[in-house]
Amino acid sequence: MKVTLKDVADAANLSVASVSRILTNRGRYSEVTAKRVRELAQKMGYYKNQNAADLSSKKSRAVGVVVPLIHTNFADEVIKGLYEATISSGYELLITYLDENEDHQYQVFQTLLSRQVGAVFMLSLDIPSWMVNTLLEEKISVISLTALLNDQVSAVTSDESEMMNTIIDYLVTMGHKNIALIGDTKLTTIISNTRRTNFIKLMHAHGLTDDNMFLYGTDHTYETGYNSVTTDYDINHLPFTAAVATADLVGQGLANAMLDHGKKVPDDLSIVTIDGLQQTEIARPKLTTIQQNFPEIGRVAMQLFLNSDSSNKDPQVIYIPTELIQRDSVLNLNAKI
Amino acid sequence: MKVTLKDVADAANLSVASVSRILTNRGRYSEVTAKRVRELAQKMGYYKNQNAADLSSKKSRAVGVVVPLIHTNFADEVIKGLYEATISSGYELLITYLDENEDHQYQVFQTLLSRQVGAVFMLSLDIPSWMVNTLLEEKISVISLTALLNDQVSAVTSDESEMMNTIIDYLVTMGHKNIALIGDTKLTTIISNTRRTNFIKLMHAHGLTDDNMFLYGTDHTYETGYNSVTTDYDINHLPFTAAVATADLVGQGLANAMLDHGKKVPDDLSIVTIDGLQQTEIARPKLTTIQQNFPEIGRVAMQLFLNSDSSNKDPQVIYIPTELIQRDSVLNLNAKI
DNA sequence: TTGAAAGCGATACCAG
DNA sequence: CTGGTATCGCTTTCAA
Repeated sequence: MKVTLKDVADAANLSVASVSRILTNRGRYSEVTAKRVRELAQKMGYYKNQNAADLSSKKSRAVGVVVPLIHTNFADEVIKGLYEATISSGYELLITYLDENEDHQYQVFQTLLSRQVGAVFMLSLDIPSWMVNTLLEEKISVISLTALLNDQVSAVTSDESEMMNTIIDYLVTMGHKNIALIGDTKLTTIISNTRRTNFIKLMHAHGLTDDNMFLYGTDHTYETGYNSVTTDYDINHLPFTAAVATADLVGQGLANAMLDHGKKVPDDLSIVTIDGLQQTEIARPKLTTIQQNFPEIGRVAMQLFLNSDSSNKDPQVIYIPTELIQRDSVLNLNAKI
Repeated sequence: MKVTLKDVADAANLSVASVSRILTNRGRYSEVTAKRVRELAQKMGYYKNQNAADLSSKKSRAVGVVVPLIHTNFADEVIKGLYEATISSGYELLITYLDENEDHQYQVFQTLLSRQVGAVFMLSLDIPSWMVNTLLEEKISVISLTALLNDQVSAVTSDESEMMNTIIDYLVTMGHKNIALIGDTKLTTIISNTRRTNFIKLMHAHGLTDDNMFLYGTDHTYETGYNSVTTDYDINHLPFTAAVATADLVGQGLANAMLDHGKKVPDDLSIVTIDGLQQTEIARPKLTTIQQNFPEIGRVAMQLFLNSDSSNKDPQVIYIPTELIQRDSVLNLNAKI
């Protein structure tokens, strides 16, 4: 049978109350007995039943993380950041995956609620809004990572507009005019819509017209990148000289498609990817990218939550700086003779 | 305030006992009232406090998953399998990450224990043995994934010996004699040691001697692959014609190092990687690999656990088939004129 | 079929 | 500084 608080108390000839106080470092007790109790607990192999503790104290040190089952592995980076912040604060991470199935979503959501998590970190993509609303009603902090959900939830993310601006600015400086946005450009999810909108807006801001813009794809996959130039556009007469990939993998697909068809990157097509994971460095040619600081996003998000009880309660948005990393996938058209 | 069982019971003019029975589909009750209660609970926004439920019933539907913080992303694949099996069985996954820090390990371990998990799935690599032992003492099933830990714990994994045999067999058939094992070849962890030992044993079994073998590296990183041929060996006079990479990333590093130095793959070096994730298909040249079925490992592991109460209790080892996928990174020496 | 009541293991308030 | 005890929300006999 499992060792309980009472067992330790009996063995120590103390009350459960005292032992509890000692083991949680709360309230008053003498260091002498405390030492004795701690050793005893250790020796007896006692460990707290967190379920009971949470039930009794009506709080929980657990926070939930919702990760899309199909993610572009930037999730791992974010989780690393969360892990760091979490482990040093004594909180515990309840990571749940989410697919597109409604029933499953409901189940996951139930899990989170029924475990009394204090906060839920939503990792990008299409989190059902009924889920967010219910969480909010239950006074559970919802923090959106790598995406702005709506103005009721806090978010820690890269500045999408700035990112896109940096990219287009760079591309235009390099002499590009006809530019494509490839990857997830659909209108139905918040993040893809944001990117699409920003792309169009910023192209205009750079004096480019609709004729200079090209949009392709509805997801962040390798295949989308690959197929864009092999099926939808004529690879021998691409109407654009540069492409912005909404994820590293998309850019990789783009690059491979070119290579596989005897074309060269960046000579025949310049590519800039969004994300900047290890992959972009491993690719040949190395991919120019705007790198998001995912671990930092995780770390900051956790801190935001930890500090939230004390100070204000209003939803906040924190932007984590991104960095343009110039590598070998963008051609300088101006240098061309 | 949160809606509790009692609230629902009051609203329904029933006792908590009855409502509990209905909501958990246990015991006897009339379908008529059941329907009423279920609707009421739904409308009131009731959801079970799983902590209280677990505490009361002294069991838990949660299982833990321990993932090395630095993983070769095959972990995601395994988790997908686990998730599938878990979501359809009503269990809940408690995913925890683990780094090398002893204190953190202890903390993670505490989390798992204190949440009363029914089983812990250990994802490869160096899981501290004190952790395993304590878990076992607490009668918590420990199932090792993608690695054999010891004969006290069940395991679901690929057949390491068979994998290595397939690779060497293939390489020898293609005319290779001098072969290197590159990646994690250290003696101190179970999995790397297994691979190292199998490599040597199977090289011998193929009539090759120690002079034909080369070992390099102590981890599964890209850098290890890259550095092996650029620093430790003379890239212009490699003593081996083929290399077995202990992970895809290692193979990728190897390939890039060759490419970056004007060498060709497979002409100047043949490469076979172990794992076979998407990466090997994206690489150029595409990497020949022995592919492990990670999602299946996850699925089977969960099923193993689910069926374990009913039948026997002995530790079992289940091997999930692997597949050699021939792509473009191995040269056929025999075909050479 | 339904209800009363005894826990589950820990916390925290209130006395002593 | 220490102990008694109500309580957290739910499950589970045992009676009714």
